[in-house]
Amino acid sequence: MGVMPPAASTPSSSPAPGAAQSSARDRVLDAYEELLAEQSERAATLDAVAARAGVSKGGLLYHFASKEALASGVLDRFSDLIEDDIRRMREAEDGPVDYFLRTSIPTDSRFERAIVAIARLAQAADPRARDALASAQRRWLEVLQEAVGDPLVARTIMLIGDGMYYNTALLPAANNVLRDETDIDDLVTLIRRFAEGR
Amino acid sequence: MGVMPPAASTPSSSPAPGAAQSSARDRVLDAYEELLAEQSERAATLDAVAARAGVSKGGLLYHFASKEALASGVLDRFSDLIEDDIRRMREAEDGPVDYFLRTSIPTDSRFERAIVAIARLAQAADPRARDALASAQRRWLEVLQEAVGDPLVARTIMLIGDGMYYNTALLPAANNVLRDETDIDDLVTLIRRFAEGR
DNA sequence: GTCTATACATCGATAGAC
DNA sequence: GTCTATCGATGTATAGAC
Repeated sequence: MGVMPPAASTPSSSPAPGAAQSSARDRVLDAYEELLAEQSERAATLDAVAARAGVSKGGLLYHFASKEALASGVLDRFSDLIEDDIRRMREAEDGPVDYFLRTSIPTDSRFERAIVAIARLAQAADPRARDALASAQRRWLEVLQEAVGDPLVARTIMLIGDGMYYNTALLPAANNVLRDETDIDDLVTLIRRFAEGR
Repeated sequence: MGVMPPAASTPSSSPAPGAAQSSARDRVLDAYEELLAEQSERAATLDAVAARAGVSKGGLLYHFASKEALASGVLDRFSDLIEDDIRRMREAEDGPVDYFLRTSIPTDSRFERAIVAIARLAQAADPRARDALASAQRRWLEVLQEAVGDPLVARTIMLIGDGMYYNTALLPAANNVLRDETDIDDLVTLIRRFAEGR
């Protein structure tokens, strides 16, 4: 078979024990995700991604043979991230609801960047991106339901989280419905009372 | 000034009293909106829009000199629709909260189609589309706040509505968090109790 | 007001040198 | 594994006939 590009379906292939700086492959994936999340699906051209990753277009295409392969790359990384998040949600000190709401607020985490990037792909009618979002939502909903009991309350909390992401992805940053830490504290208190009082 | 295309900034120019069938200009706008909402921003090319509207590309470009003008067209129509919606929300028999939640659920209305279309433009990094969404949100929030009193409760209801639209726009239809009429009835009851019990 | 033909830019992807 | 050069397709927009 000779020399082949690393299979696109190899997620979490962490850098070799000694290698400090990230591989070109990872830098390309990061660049693509950043351009998607910070700008738009249209802005994330092969040229732009290559430039941001510091490689040539040919270099990029060695690692990812097509744009579809590039999308597969971010989707694969996402399935790892979502597993981590579900685990953390389950083990969260103040419970899954608290964790879910607090992590739905705009931040600059890798996780959020990945979600926004995938939301852009979903808007661009990529069926795999839509499925990935739908699947993540099912996972969250499951844990929420275990935590609060009532399915309708769980779904309502889910919608609130969805709303926050929607705002992050679509609106100018200054226009978020919830802004600061205090808002979240209050919201969490409100929802908790709401979840219990039913 | 001679023959000029009708100004793009002339919204609600309803069809002349006798004209039953819609003008080419309106059909083009509808086609663009439909392709945006039903497919994607990328799918809404001039060729595709012209074909769906039943005109040639040249014919389309007579009415809208550029893609930007096309976007202006749907944004202008949207400002009319949002005014109508706010008015209806204020006068709704069962109150603004009930109205807001029920109209946030996926339907096939012209209004929803416009919102999803503009959400697609916003995702494509069109600043005017983002502003239009942010502005609509402010209007809704204002009315919600008058209705429920508590600003945090109002914002929470807003987020629930946002979540519903996010699901409509991004997810495969079968995966909506809320599905049928019963869900909405229950949700409305739940939120009402929630809004009062604070 | 609507059409055809075409110019021009850009994007994804291939070929092949190093 | 990374580069340059280039091809082919597609998208926006213009020019000009009818």
